[in-house]
Amino acid sequence: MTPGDQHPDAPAAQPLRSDAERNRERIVAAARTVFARDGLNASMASVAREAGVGIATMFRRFPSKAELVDAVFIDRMTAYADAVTAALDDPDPWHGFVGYVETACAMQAADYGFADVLTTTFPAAKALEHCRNEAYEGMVELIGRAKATGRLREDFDPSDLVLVHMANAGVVNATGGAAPDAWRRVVALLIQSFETPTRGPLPASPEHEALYQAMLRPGPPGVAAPESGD
Amino acid sequence: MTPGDQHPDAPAAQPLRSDAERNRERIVAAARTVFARDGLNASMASVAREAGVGIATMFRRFPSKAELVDAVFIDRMTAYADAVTAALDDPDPWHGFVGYVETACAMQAADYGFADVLTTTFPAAKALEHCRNEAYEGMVELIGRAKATGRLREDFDPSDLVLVHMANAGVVNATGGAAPDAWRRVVALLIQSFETPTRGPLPASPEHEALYQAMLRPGPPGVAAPESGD
DNA sequence: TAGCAACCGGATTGCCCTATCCAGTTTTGG
DNA sequence: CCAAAACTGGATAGGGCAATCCGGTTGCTA
Repeated sequence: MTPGDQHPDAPAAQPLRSDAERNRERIVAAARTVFARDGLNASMASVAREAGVGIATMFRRFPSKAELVDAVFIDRMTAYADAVTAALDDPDPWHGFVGYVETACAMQAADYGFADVLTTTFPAAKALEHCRNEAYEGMVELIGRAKATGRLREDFDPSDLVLVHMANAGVVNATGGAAPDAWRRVVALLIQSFETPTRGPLPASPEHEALYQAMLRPGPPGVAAPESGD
Repeated sequence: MTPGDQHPDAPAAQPLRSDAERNRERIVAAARTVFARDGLNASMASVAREAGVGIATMFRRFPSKAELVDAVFIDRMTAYADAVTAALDDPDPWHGFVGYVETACAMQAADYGFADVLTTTFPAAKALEHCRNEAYEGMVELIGRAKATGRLREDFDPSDLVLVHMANAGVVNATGGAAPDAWRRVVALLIQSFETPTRGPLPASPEHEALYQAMLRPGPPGVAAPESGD
């Protein structure tokens, strides 16, 4: 790979041989399907099966699951970031905020894998994390504006959004296909709590560092980052 | 014990040989520890290891995980039911309701296994389900009274409690030991939404049947019931 | 079109889990 | 104290997953 520059999403670098590139795309497409259906717990092997490629091909192209996750969810994360942008464009910040939360949660409900992605952090997935951070910054801005209108409670913290996603993931994972809209009710309840007038104080938000640690959890989604990487 | 009657929790029936009974208790104790730490996903094998008994002994005593879950969590579930009773004794139903929700969620946070139990149903675990149903009935009563005071929103449905537990499980599972109190904030937000005056309508509750199906999910906790049994 | 590097994917290794079998051990009761 | 019944736990079969190895195949380029 040329030591120069390389876009996050441009394959660039060493152009793969045509058949390799074709397989790469088959894998990503298969992973999109499998992750959406089974969550990030899906095994690499099952993705390979779905893609119709050998296991080795899988690992050759994506030595760690984090890299596969990066490739698969970058577009979802982009859509997520776009939702923030759209919310910022709303003349009514509170309305934008509410719409954003609903949209983001709907994305979780529509894709089990993405639900995991939103509550987990993958230091190894560069493009993904970059996109997430961008979205996060927009969110902070959005929250600030919504507070300024006086409709979003003052003690709302950006980290609350993460908590909302965790709670939503819990509902979505538990209800699954059996009650596919149950999450809407919970999210609506949460949103109503976010609106002023505040009914009472809240327990403190978790420390940012603690929450980050929580999002690194190797547990459920089981996507251990490689040793450390660059 | 006379072969006639048998309490749900009395070993009764065919009194086990003393060493067998000892092992049974070791297994239950080990399972309590392991499930609390790892959730219901913990393998039977890991419980056997922790208990220091052979795998065969494990399966002889508890042919299915549901039976083990039944034995292990019956006391937690009893405590859960007691919390409802305590709440019903509160002269202020709304206060009782709030305290109950907080207590129940705290129990989830303190025991990953129980967190799973509260969002999953195990038809094979008789005593457990019996206890759960009892608690549920008390809850319906409690909710009715709380509504009567005018402080609990009219459109609150008993099934919302299940949703609360699912959401809470999501937060607890995601934050784990890293941010052990994060769930409190989410639960506080939900409770504030439950209090009147209502801020707006909510999406409909999931169908009871659908929610039951959701709680049967073979997925996460991975405790498939035996074929059918008695 | 020929040769070579890149690439493919099945086979394999190593680990963990569920579940059953059976030879050896322990408890119990006469 | 002895034998039968109850009980034990290692061994084992059968399945899944992560990850690596290697003989065969394919695309690329001269």
